[in-house]
Amino acid sequence: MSTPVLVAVAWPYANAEIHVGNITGAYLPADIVARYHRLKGNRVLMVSGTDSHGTPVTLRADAEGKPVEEVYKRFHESFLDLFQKCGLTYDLFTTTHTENHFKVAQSVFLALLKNGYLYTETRPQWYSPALNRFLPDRYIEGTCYLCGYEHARSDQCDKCGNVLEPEKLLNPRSKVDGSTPELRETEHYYLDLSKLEPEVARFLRERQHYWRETVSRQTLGQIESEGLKSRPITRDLDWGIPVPVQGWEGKCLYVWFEAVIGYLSAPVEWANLHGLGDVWKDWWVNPESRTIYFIGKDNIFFHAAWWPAQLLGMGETFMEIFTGEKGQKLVLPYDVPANQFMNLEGDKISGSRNWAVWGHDFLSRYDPDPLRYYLTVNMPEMRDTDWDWEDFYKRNNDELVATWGNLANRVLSFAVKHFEGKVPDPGPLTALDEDILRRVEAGFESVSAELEAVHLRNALGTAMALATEVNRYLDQTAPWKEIKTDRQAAARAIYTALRCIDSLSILLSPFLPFSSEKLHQYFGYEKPLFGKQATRTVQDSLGEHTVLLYDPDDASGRWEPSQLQAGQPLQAPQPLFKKLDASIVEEERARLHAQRKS
RNA sequence: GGCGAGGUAGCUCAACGGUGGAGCAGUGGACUCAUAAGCCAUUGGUUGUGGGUUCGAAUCCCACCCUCGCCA
Repeated sequence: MSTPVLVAVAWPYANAEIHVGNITGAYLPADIVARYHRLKGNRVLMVSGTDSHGTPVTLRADAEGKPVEEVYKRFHESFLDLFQKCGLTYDLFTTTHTENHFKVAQSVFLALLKNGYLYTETRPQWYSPALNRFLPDRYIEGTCYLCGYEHARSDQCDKCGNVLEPEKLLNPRSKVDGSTPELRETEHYYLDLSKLEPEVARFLRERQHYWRETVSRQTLGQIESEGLKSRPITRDLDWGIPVPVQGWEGKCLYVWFEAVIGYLSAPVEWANLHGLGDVWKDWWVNPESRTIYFIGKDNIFFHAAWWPAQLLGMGETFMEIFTGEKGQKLVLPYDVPANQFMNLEGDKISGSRNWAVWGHDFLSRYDPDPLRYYLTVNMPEMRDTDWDWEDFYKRNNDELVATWGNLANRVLSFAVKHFEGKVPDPGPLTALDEDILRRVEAGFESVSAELEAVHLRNALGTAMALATEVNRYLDQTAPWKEIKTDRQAAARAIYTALRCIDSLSILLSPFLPFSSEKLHQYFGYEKPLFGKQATRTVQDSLGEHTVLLYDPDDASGRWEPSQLQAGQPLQAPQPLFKKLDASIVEEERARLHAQRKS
């Protein structure tokens, strides 16, 4: 039974590079789950893209004196490169700056408008004559009219904690260039979230029993105490998606409203790029489909309340507008397994202070699988965790290398050396052999259960515990002793251990795809476990953009126990992982402190 | 300020009303196929603080302290 699984991954914003906290927060868990479901034979679509619009990108472009397209594309290209190096197998990683996304987002807007969930309101907004544009409240500071604090944000004072009315701020100035802004009246569309509140609350309660408490309790708690309040969904900006209403030129859809629609537009683009027409409906209209959203805790309210509200508000109208079909609703989120945050050496990760382990920088010195291993065993699933170089070094050497890498290496080396480079013929198996095979093969159930629940640290821990059991089995059967007196007993033990390792390689492959792929080759299999990643440049009316794609054609991996046959030729193995020198701990810490800005 | 999450062995976590557990690190031992890895044994905790409920509390209640996120 093949289930459609939409793996919806947070869209990185185009004004910062990606660090290990971003990877463990959303991108890596998404990839692990996607790879697992592919091995299970489910129809996986993993999508995301660069969130390219909004004020921060335009201000950055202003500061650099460059076209805004150039700025977003620079980050976008960097993301594409990093994701390939990490083995993050997006079926499509695109951007919000595409003709397709514009069309889908505008259709969502029109569906909500038609269904009566949008209204307009005119309010004063800060305008910078110097920059010739409106500025969001957080870019304006001034003196608090309540406590006199001189560096209050226009919407809130950090000193006295009060929420401020922006137009009452004293001595306002732009945080961008220090110039004095003025208030101008401007009209915007608002999404009437209060109307949708009962439905959103029901949606959350229905899923509360299996969602993470950190997600459902926070969202429901907030709604119950303060209610869902309306939010503006348009902005005075020229970089973004135009509001599809006559007379609204010069205004764009607000990024909070528009970027999440990427989860819907990306499958549409994916289907178009593959010439598959409306097959995207398998994930978006089919009620059997599971849509799982991988995000960090800062994004919980967006994905657990506002995005469901948008989907509920659209009802069947989106499909009527977008494809002309009636009676078809989009599916609501199945799960939002948001992660907490990862800190770094005891301090909060901060891009602006350059206190971060950056993805590209890490991979210039280390391999991707040790990164994936450490980020998984230390994933902030329930609470914040800490990246600690000492811990990284130990877990690499004492767990990844010692328990798993060494197991594969010792058994394969022994087989190559003593059994002519082939899987030995075991003859009849003993109860001990059957027992270890059964235990490892039970992993296809137990690891599965943890993965389905998105308990990834437990899933990896369960698989690693099986590697320890195989090490124990080897100690009991001691083929290095038997080979001297009872060749058949040694053959039996090595065959059994090889079959266990072959199974473990599958169980670990969602977490450690690069080394499992290598191991798969050492076992003499011709086809790879997973497919290939590739980029492609796409033209549309907005220009061109590069996308990352996943080609599953050669993938042969199956979430099933090894069927290893005696006589299969083996390759002489190389160690799967590098043992690290203790000196890296101090080197990396010194590097961090040297790059840090105050 | 409001809404939430978390504070358990040196480290990372599990127990969510019934004698505080696991992995890693540490210590001791036998082995040698393997990246001096693996295996066996073992040290280690007034469960953030102070109260309360209970025959019994890490677990429930109250107050406080600390960390973190969200508040459109």
